[in-house]
Amino acid sequence: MTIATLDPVRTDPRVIRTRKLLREALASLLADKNFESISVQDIAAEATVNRATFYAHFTDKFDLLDSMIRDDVAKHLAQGNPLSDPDARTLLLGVGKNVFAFVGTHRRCKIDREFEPQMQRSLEAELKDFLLVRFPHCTSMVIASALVGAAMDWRYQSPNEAPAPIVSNMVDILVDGVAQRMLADR
Amino acid sequence: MTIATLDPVRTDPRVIRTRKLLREALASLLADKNFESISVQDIAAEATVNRATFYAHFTDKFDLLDSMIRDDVAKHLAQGNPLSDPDARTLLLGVGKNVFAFVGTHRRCKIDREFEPQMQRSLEAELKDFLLVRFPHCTSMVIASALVGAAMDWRYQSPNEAPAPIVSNMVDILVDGVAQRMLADR
DNA sequence: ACGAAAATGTTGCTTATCCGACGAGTACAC
DNA sequence: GTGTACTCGTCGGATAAGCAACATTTTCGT
Repeated sequence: MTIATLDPVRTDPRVIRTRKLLREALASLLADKNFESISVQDIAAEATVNRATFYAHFTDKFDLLDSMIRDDVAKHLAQGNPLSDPDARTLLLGVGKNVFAFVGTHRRCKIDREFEPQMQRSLEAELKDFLLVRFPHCTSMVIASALVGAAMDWRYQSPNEAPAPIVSNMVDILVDGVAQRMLADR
Repeated sequence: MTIATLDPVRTDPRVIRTRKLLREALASLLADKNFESISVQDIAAEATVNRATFYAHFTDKFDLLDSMIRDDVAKHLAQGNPLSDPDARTLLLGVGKNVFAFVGTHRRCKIDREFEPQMQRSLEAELKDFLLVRFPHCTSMVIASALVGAAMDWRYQSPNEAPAPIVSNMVDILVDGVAQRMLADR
């Protein structure tokens, strides 16, 4: 159906460019409009891309939002290459810091009952994939959910609080929990 | 031959986008390379545009440079809408200020024996067209050549000197000259 | 509750871009 | 001289993007 389903096409410069334009357009619109009030037409117009072309790449605006968030968060997660740290504790501290940093950059977006859950979902999904190279599937899931949940909570409950102590607390709990799980698994 | 020769095509979003990408790519490359050492391949790669597509729009890199300069200068010339001023003297002061401002922004470009003359040519051509709505053809030519010549001279002879007095002097001469010409023409 | 206006997906056809390849020209090393 | 490694223009065929139009659905004012 869509262009994206074929394989070699993912590397076509036109495809890459179009998707980039659409992601950037949505990000730009989100700066002064809430997600709910943004239409596919708005996005296509902002990206100077035909509306039909939008549907060739994404099923709807939620699909695009997911792509945008994951693309964005992937960059943040790689900062400082935290996964390379052999110690689980400092590793998670690094990852947590990046997660909070990412959420912090999106604080400017309008509070939106559609946007928040989508962001959380996408963020969790990407983080889970990110952690998979170091942790088993189920463990990655737990860590991702916990960190993202905490960050989202921080985002609009106590945005003025310093993130570092929160992350530290989370990591304490996670490290213990994961250690237990490791023991139980063997 | 090239796509650009057809008429309705000029409004095709793909065409607009491709040309924009190519202009911006050249501008970007000029920041740390001199024009002479920039190849068409470099430009196409920087713009993420196929090399063949480059040739569909521009005959060579000089053609692109011309387009880039004219596009850029057109924006600067419109600043403050100087043409709307009824008085020829203040009008020219406004235009001259914009010309010097434009040249000033391109001072960062590497000095280059190919780049300078091309820039002067394109700048003159665009300025002449710009002036045509208020002055006859020949008068526009004189004013354009004079202002651009002065600005280019200032650019690499005495870049630290304040532009305003230079412009003022130029305009004095031009206004007198044009007035004489106006009298002679009738 | 109803009609107008706008957004949504989808389609067939056109067109610009991509890609790989080609011969020709240029520079430089050996 | 010969080979290597560039860049340059140009070509034909494949494909993504543009466009106009369509029937639905959603939104919204009154």
